[in-house]
Amino acid sequence: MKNTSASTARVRTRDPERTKGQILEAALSEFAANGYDGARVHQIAKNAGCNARLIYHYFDNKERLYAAALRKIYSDIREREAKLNLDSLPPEQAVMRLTETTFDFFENNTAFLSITRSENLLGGRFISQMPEIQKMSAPLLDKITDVLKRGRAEGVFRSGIDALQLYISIVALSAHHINASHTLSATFGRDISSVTWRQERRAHVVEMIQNAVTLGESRD
Amino acid sequence: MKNTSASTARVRTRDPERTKGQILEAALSEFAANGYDGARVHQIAKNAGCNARLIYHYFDNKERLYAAALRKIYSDIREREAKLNLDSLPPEQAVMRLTETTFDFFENNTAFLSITRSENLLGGRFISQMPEIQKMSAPLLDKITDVLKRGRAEGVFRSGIDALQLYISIVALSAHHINASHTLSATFGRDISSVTWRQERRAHVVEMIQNAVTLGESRD
DNA sequence: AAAATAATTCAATTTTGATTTACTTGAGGG
DNA sequence: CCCTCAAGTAAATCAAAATTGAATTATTTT
Repeated sequence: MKNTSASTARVRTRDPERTKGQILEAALSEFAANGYDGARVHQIAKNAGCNARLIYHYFDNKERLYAAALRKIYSDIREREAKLNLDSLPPEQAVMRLTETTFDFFENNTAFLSITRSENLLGGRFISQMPEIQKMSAPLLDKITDVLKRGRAEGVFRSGIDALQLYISIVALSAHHINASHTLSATFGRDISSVTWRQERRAHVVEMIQNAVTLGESRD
Repeated sequence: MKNTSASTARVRTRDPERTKGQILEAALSEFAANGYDGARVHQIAKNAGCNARLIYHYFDNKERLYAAALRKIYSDIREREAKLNLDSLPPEQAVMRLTETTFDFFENNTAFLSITRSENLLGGRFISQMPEIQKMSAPLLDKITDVLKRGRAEGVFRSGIDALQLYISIVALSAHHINASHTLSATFGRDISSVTWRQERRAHVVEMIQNAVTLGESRD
């Protein structure tokens, strides 16, 4: 039901910040669920509980609304990664933690993958105009580079591992079964989204990353 | 009135098969480039060098045309995999070959990833109605299972590796940087599509899969 | 408390894109 | 040769969706 379901339901107290926030939230899930072209401005308005005209009032047009949503998901994920404090962990644990956190993040924040998928379909039209995103992401790569260096110095990691390659692999292994859950399920006749399958996947991914990074286990 | 006989009257010799094929080709690249919602029927017609009306003549509507394109890319990839003959190779080589072939396939057949991406965005609406695709894919999984079993028997592979997990990992590692090339490039400020980066990626992926499958190298 | 400003609504308008109608033309069988 | 049918074309239709105009209220300012 609506907020004030009685006949006097109309008294929408004015609150631009809240409205703006609600629009962005609604936009996020609409774009995530349907992609840019599939998203409907009116549906976003409906889910935000406001009039479609307001979207234009606050965000000018569909494109800028989408850009705002895109910016938001990136600031969300980088913020979360910043909290990881990889520096303070021993290298092996740091890598494990990054892997597990990334895996869990994608599982719990489906909007991120959905929207980046949409953005890639658009050929990166919007993200390529947002230099701030690259600025947000540089620190992460530095941290990973550092962890790898430490691990190598301690003699527990293989040499010659590139930080970007590793991070992309972590993301790839954690994301692909979500990105492609429908085609994979249909192709192999198994329910890729089931909880137990996902748990198995998690273990498999963590193990793979560990094997990729550490020296062979029977090594001293 | 509508007789265009002026200037260069187009003498399009009639050939239904060719026309149909051209439409499907054009549809494939239009859907790949823009996704289902982003694709334009008129653009497909234009690229096929025919009138838009013919698309309806041969394929009824946009949805069925898309379904035809989807079916085609899957039959293409399975056909290629069938040629691999994994059975006749020693286990380690079989896995390597599958990995390399998959990696190269995605790089050279961008339509596959683009269209499955689109299909996943649609929530698998079309692929879930195509049982034939699952039937095409079962043999591959059996073959991988067999390779893993042989490797374990020969004492070169780890135990407890699931064929589906492994295949999904191979695909994930080979596909993600292509699927997400635009967002990754923008995020990390590196050209993910450059030839040299892709070569490095290939080596990294092959090594990762090898480490995942074989026992630690310093093991006897 | 009136004026100014910003938020919000309702109802167009405009655009776009899939689909259809109505027609023309080529090719093959009788 | 002509008749028929499928192949092909041009242009209209129709519906969905984005966007906007103009009026209406709430909030803030003076």
